[in-house]
Amino acid sequence: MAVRLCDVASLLRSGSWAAEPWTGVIAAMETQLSNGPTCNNTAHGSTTINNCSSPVDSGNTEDSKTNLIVNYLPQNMTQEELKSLFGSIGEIESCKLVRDKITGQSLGYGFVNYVDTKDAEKAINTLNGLRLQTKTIKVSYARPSSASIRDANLYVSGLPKTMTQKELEQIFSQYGRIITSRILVDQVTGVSRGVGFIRFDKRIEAEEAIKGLNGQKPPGATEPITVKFANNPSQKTSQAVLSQLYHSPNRRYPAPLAQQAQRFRLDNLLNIAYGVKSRFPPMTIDGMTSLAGINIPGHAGTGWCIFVYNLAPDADESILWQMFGPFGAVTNVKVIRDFNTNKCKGFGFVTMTNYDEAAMAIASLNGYRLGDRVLQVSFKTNKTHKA
DNA sequence: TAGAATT
Repeated sequence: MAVRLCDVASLLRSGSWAAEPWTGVIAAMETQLSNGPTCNNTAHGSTTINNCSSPVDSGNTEDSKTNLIVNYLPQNMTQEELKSLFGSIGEIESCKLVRDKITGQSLGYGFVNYVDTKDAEKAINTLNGLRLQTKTIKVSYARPSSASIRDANLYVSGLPKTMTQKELEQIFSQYGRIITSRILVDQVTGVSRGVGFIRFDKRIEAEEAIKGLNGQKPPGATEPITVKFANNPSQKTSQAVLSQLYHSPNRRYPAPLAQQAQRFRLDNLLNIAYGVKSRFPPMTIDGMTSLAGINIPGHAGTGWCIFVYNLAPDADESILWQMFGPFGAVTNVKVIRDFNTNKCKGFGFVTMTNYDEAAMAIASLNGYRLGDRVLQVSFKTNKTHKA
């Protein structure tokens, strides 16, 4: 049930088009919708073989049962979006996206503290494994913060290419409780690259594992493995950014060009696939809507509002996150409910940040069969609910 | 020989 991510955003980024690039998204989404959250996680240049380490079990009954840590968030996801996503489960006491202190960049993880322990448990059961863009998020109980759990991540190299994640864990588990493990694999072939990571619960456990395993040969292996503390990726990011700011002030804004190229490619794709031209020049949509009085379907000033029709009475926000999240940045979802019965009135709204991603979601999800219903998905018009 | 896991 591997979900090889063929999502549209990553295809746009790579420029490698299939005839129908969104079929991968739909296939992955259907796997998720029918079987619950998945546990595969794809990152730049590497794939996690397995990342399922029973998030409901915090390993300590003394821990807080309301405070969650959320890992593998998309780089561009904001704290507000995090709050919106987890707020769809229940009342949130506090929510924080952790950012690099220097650059302000998201470090890809955050914390959500619920008022009610039941909502925290529901969030784990509902949102752990949710696909958002190229990521599969992990939701688990946060351990009490302390110095003893910091810097407990190990980098392991020289692993036999045949070694599985389970075998890797078996070797290291004698030194303490493993929080996460991963073996990096080649994106194309899926073959192990012979390197991986082991995160222990405690720093001291990691230290003991280095002492016991660095330079040792695993059972049946011909070469010894190297075990050392992993570098901190956030430090690398800071250094890279600062270096770039210092050395090349004229290259500080590379993103818009990439986005422009991406928009043209999407526009071409929609033209090829549907024989339609975008109604608005892709380059100027954002600028146009900043002008007062100009009215573009679906555009609410802070994003693109999408109308989703023919939802079932028991539909909730999580289904909208699951359907639209894989296509790109979603800032808000809302199911419209009857005031008295609290049942869905058959429709809802999704707000997405980027036109391209919203357009691809609509093109892919309009006509999508959800249960025994066929959904109608379009940009919101001004006749209906204001999101 | 390189992941955004403790606010």
